[in-house]
Amino acid sequence: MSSKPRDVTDSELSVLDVLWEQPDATIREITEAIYEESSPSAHATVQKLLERLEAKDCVTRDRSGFAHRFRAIVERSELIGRELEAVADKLCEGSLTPLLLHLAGRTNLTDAERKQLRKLINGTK
Amino acid sequence: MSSKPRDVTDSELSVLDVLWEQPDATIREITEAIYEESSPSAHATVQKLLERLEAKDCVTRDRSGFAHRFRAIVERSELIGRELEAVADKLCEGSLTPLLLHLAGRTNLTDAERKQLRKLINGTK
DNA sequence: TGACATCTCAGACGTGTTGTCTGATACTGC
DNA sequence: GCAGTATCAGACAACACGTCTGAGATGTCA
Repeated sequence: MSSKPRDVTDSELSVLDVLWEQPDATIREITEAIYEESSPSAHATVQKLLERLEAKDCVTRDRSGFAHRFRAIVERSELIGRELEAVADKLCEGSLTPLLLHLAGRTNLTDAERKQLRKLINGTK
Repeated sequence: MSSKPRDVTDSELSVLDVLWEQPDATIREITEAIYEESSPSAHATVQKLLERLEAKDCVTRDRSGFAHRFRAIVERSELIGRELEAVADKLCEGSLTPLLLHLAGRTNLTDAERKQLRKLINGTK
């Protein structure tokens, strides 16, 4: 009965972007990757974003060293799945099928993607 | 360069649900459909929700009568499209294809839906 | 005409989220 | 010890959201 899993913010996502590229990064490394220069306040901002991402079960923290090291524990595809489920819950009574049909009519696919898609469809039999 | 079109709230959506069922409804009618009883404050709440939906270009208002009449100017499927685009912008650099592939692997389809989907895929050639 | 119901509109309010920033405190290495 | 860097706690403004109150306009009906 936990409350609705809160959604990842754009700023939080930029932190995750760095962690996906560079696992076990420190706050300083993440800050430099995002803000170019690492002012004290930018550093603190990233700290706060990481704190919130930890609360949202998106990153873990290795506290063994002086500077903590962070690691993403969600994949981008998992976030995509979460967001799609949120859309389905909100607008389609939880069913993903309408989303799939909606997208199928509006997406331009390459031949390779079309092939892959047909395979996926048949795989869910 | 208009600011990011903000997204429709759950409460706002419940108002839209009524308007999709019952076009040209008044605030009172909408309030009774949502809250059963129509207290002054519930009435005012719905008024505010409609005001915000109007600002979000989701409803129009007919001011000719004493009590204004409201009408939805977005379909549910359009909202689905907006939300999917938002997810794509946030997580897939704007491309809908990853969403489609993601859903295709996680959705249970009936034979009829599978058939419809194949048709849609081939139609986007 | 006057009383009353109902409408719209403007705005206040409490709460929660988000991004930013400051200050206190602890640890590291020279 | 000291300078540099770390964490941590918390303040802060801005905003969105749902709710609610009050003022004033407009309708109905005796």
